[in-house]
Amino acid sequence: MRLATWNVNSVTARLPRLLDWLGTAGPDVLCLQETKTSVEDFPAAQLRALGYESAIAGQGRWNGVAVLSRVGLDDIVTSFAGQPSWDASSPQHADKPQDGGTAPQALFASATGIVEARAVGATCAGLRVWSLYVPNGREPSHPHYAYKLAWLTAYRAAIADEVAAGGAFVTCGDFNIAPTDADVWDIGDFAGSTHVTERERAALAALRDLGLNDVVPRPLKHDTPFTYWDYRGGMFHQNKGMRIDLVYANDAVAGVVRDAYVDRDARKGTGPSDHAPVVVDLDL
DNA sequence: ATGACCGGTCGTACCGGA
Repeated sequence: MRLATWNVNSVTARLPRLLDWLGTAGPDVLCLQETKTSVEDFPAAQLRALGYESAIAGQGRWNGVAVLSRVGLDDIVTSFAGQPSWDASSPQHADKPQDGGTAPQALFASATGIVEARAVGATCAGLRVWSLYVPNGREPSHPHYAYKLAWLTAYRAAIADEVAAGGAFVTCGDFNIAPTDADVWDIGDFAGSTHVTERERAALAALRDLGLNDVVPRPLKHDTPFTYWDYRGGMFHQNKGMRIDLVYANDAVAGVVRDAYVDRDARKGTGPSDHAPVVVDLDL
């Protein structure tokens, strides 16, 4: 089975490249993030023409995730139990002192907030798959950062039983966290920034403690398996990137990884996403 | 390549992205 994850930065803008990539890379299962479209406007028909079914969580202009599969798509869920909500119109509602004893989601309960389209789960040929778009965090002092941490804490609790059950399980997507200093081009440029803080990395470690393994892909060029390069400033050509698109697999999946790589070619040329796909071949 | 972003939107500036 070929599994892949790709933040496409608008499935509408990326549709020609996505369809082309599906034809050449031929993943059996593809997790998408930042589709940036409603469920109604998702290009399910074009994908179906290539043999892919779509499990979609969409909310319009922001976020949006999906799982595409050509090997079956069952038991679809478009959020997880206890998923925190977010109120974009007044994020200050979450700007409260952090209380370790308070349920994280309680900090984000809001009359006007919504559960964002950031997680979709589905079972594909016996493999339980999650596609995640973890909140960015913006700045460590911003309420969005507390939302990010709470979101990850709630997600861990939501999948604990699924992971413990021991069946083939993988959760992948744009985690918006670089697991180690080596996963950014220069840690010296990240003072005071999100994506590299101890608390974000601790949230990743807590996921691994459930029994998940970081499937680190091999780079196709350079010695860094970066998956994201900012559009600005020629960052891609200087290889100033980050590894923030992750594949976290339980032992049943990590033990059968034949190959894993970053398809940096998909970041080249005209009109790319700012992320490259991570491709994992499994002997399942 | 002697420079360097993109997508979406009740849009023609601004927000969000990381």
